[in-house]
Amino acid sequence: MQNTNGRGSLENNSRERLLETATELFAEKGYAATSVREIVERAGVSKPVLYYYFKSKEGLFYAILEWAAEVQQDILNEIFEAPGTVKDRFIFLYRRVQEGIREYQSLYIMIHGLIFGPPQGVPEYDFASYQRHMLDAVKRIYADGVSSGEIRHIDADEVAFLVLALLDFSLNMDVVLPELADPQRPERLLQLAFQGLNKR
Amino acid sequence: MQNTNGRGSLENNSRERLLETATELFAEKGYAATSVREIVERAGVSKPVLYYYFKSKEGLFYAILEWAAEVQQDILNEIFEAPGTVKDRFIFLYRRVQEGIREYQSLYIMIHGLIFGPPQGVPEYDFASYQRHMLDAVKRIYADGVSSGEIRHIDADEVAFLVLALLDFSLNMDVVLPELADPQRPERLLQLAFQGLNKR
DNA sequence: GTCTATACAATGATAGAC
DNA sequence: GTCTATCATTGTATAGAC
Repeated sequence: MQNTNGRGSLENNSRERLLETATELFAEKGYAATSVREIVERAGVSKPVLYYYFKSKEGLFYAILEWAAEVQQDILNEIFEAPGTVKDRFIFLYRRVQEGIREYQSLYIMIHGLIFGPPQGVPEYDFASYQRHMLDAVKRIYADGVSSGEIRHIDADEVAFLVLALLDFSLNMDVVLPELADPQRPERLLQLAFQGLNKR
Repeated sequence: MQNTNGRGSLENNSRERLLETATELFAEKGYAATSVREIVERAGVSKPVLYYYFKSKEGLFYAILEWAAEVQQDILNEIFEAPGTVKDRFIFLYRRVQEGIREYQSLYIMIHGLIFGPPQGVPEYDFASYQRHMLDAVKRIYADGVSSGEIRHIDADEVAFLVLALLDFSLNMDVVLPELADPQRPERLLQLAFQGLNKR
């Protein structure tokens, strides 16, 4: 009993294919610019299949968002358990997030587009929560470091913004200017931020 | 001879109103999700007026992009002429950009959405050029500071990424999480980056 | 330059057979 | 669960009068 999709198990079902295909298209072109016809064509199913599983284009959209929230939670839980100094843990956060993005590339691009791009006639949803969770994670790591006395005591919000800014901007630029893409950049920028730009 | 639009001169013409209205709508909802019907309705003109001045929805879109490129160039030219230390000039850049954004809010949000959001069935255009120009500006200021010996010699690309990351991320978050918005944040983050997070 | 009226393709969604 | 065929609506764009 073999299957043809190259993946491990027998999830050749239409529902999974629709989820993945729609995520790709929403990432590539955006929600409003993607038609259900395109989705079902690329997924190799007919239109009523989509409406059978998800009720509407919006329903499919929400199903993807739920999936994304789960993925983020799993990654953050891993990050919280990582040991080491604050800097070590920030670097682990960077690496783990980058790894997650490689694994769920379309999902990341789609969510990112929804957070920072225009609301494309998209239904109500608290997209900012993804960012809030990231800020909270950084603050939590930083708070641990302050209480253990290993790091300068600065406003936690400020540090969280700085640490996330370096990661987020680097990831953005990897997409916007691929010719400058560099997976090591976030760590180097963090190093720079720890040392400071001033002359010693 | 007075006019009713509150602005200085007699530019009550349909073309200007269409440009501004379309910019607002593209910023609010995105290109694909905005219909020409909505644009002309809010602008208070009829459909053929739009097609008369801009030939198509795309033509209107391109006209807005040209306008945006001019605005950015003007602001950057001002920034290049500002005097002071590198840090002074970075801060002036932050302030001048923030001022520009306040003045052309919809234009900024629209462009930003195009750079970082999904291509919403939008015609070909080198949106990344806006980011490239910003990076170049920061590098130029930094290079001046290095040659005058006032600042640590670090890879210019790295510094440019760091300086822009702080500004860009702060501006993003002002939009995404308005409850945390703070116009002073970019400067404080820059201060932090100059000093470094490490204990002295 | 600006209008009314309309052409015509594409959209999201469904009915009903299998 | 999945199909074919079709619906009502909305989309961009234009013709032709003024």
